[in-house]
Amino acid sequence: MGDMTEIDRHRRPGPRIEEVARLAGVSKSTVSRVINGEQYVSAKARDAVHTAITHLRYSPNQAARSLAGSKANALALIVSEQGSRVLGDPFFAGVLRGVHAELTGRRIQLLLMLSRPEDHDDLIAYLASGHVDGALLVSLHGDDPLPRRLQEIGLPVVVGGRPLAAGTVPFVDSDNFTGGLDAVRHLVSLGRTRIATVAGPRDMAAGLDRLSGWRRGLGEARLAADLVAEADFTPESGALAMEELLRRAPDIDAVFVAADIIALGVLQVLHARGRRVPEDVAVVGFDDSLLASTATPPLTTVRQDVEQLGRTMTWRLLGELAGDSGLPPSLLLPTSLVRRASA
Amino acid sequence: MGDMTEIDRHRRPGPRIEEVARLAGVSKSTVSRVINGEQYVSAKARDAVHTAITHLRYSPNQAARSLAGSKANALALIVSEQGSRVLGDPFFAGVLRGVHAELTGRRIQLLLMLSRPEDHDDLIAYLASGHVDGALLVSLHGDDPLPRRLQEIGLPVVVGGRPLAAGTVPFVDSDNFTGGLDAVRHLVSLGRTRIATVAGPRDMAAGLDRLSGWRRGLGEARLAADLVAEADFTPESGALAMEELLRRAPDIDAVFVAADIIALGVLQVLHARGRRVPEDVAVVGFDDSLLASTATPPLTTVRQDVEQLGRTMTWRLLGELAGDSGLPPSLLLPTSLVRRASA
DNA sequence: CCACAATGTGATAGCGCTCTCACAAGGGCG
DNA sequence: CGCCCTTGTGAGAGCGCTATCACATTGTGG
Repeated sequence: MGDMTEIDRHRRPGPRIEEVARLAGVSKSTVSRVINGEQYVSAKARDAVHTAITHLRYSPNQAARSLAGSKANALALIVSEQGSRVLGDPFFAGVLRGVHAELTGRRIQLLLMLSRPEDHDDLIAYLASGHVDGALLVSLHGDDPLPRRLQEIGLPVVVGGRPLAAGTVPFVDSDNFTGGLDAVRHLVSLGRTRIATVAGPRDMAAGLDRLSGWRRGLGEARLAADLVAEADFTPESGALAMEELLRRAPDIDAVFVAADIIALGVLQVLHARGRRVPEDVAVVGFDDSLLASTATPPLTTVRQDVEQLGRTMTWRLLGELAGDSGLPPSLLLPTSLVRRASA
Repeated sequence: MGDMTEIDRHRRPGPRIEEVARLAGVSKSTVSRVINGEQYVSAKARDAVHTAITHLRYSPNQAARSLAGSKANALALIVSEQGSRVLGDPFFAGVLRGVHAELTGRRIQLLLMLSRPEDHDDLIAYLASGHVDGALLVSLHGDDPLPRRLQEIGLPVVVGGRPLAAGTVPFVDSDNFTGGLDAVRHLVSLGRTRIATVAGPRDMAAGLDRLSGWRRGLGEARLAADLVAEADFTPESGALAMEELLRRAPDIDAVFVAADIIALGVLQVLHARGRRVPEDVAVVGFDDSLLASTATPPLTTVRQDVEQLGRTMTWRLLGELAGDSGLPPSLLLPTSLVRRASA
């Protein structure tokens, strides 16, 4: 916190729209039209303006644009921070990259906002004042009311990862269910019959959906779906979960793990207990993060394209802002199995 | 890229400053003074305004503030993206968290901007127009001219991590030299005499400084500083480097590795070659990232506080913006050795 | 050949603030 | 007791754009 440090400066940023207009021999209006890509501008005028702009290195003042246009030309990327380790997550990094890629070339800024649940009120007050045109939410836990509250204040929102709270909030997610299903089908095709899972936390849909996929896969193969242990996104908890599974069922011959990072702990325990991977126990992870290829042995895993997730979220949000109708309320992105040594 | 999607909306964000003034029974001017924490406001007026603000849930329009005040109330966090894996880096995550923590409570927004060298011109044009009041730069490589160019356009800048290009750009960095030195001192105190290093890439000061620290440590102990191999920030390159070191000097009994993630590959090779860690070869990493504690064996490593780095960068930048004199041009943050099993 | 649309352009009124200025009301000092 | 300085307050002029309107200039069908 600390005291309110005041930013205090008197800069005279480059040229104004006025000067561009003068140099191009047109009016401010026409320059504005060119900048905003409106129709009804002659090719001649457009060229003149463009030339003037590059000549003067003109860049329109966003504050003025926002004020006059009553739109912010900015999106918020809101990270619901709890464990605060979200940011270091490759998931987040990928999403961020995707969002950025989709924003490149449009004059839309990305405001990064971290918010713990106890700060939600401040956040909402801020966003309610029209400082951004829309919000992208990631790493929601449990049934966080934030997306719904943002919708209530009329702010377009897209959530990354299916929110647990059923509702009408548009979201984009990887097809975690099918991913889990494919993982199990693969294990079954390998002849495994005692297939456990280390599931993700129950307060995130990704965990639940992957678990459901696993269940379905076992059902298809008429195998018992009784071996479930839970872990959060750390190797340590993965190790604990694997210990528990081995205790409950020493005859395990395969494990579907809900995340690569959890699988790291699983592999560790398997190694320590003298189980060979994949000979004795096959392991399939999820994410296809960097960890997967560098694990020992390299991890067979379900790949999700997180960058695409970010792009799609942004696309969906921009579509809504542009007034497109017929946008799918929510989207599921395909996953694919990446075969490596562990299964 | 794609076409310019236009954000188009007509929202009527809550109350204006006018209404606050009316409710508080004062003028706009006074409300503005209260909001900006200026002096010469009576306690009575101040209270009335605060009451009105909370009552109306008023949040000032940033665009208007920026426009009228000729300051943006925003900082840019610029990530010089090359491998584009920076974002997933726990280093970046920590810095981001620190920056955010330092910004909390001030009305200053954080704009996230990724920029590849070929986009620098656009970036500079944008920033030159006064859209932000200052910039934080991270993950600079080589002698990237970006910081200097930003300085030239009059934008206050603080760089995270010492830039290679010697110059007058203020930076904040961990004391990588002392970190490396401490690592070697520790290895020496363990009785190791054949101490190699897997250095970081030569285009980043962090790599060079840690290497220098290693050299100094060996010098102090009158040991030969001949065993240097280089790696970038991947386990694979670490593995390669370790292979090379073992080939050149099979009698190695210790390695200082410039980053935990590189050490992962080093450990892998050591294991594969039948060297026990730490019995045969002691290993010290750098960063104290999550990887360090979950490695096998858990990694002794030099901890750097990246969150503090982010806070300090922001503090330094805000200080400059506030016109503080006597700010240190640059700062080095202390590192500390974290002892675990590997050395 | 004229009515009327489609196209192209400029003038200008704000957008919601901050900042400067003017001014009123005390308080200390010679 | 008049003077200035400090403290407190309000009126109003922009900040640099976009949006709206008015108007000129084509094209087009009856």
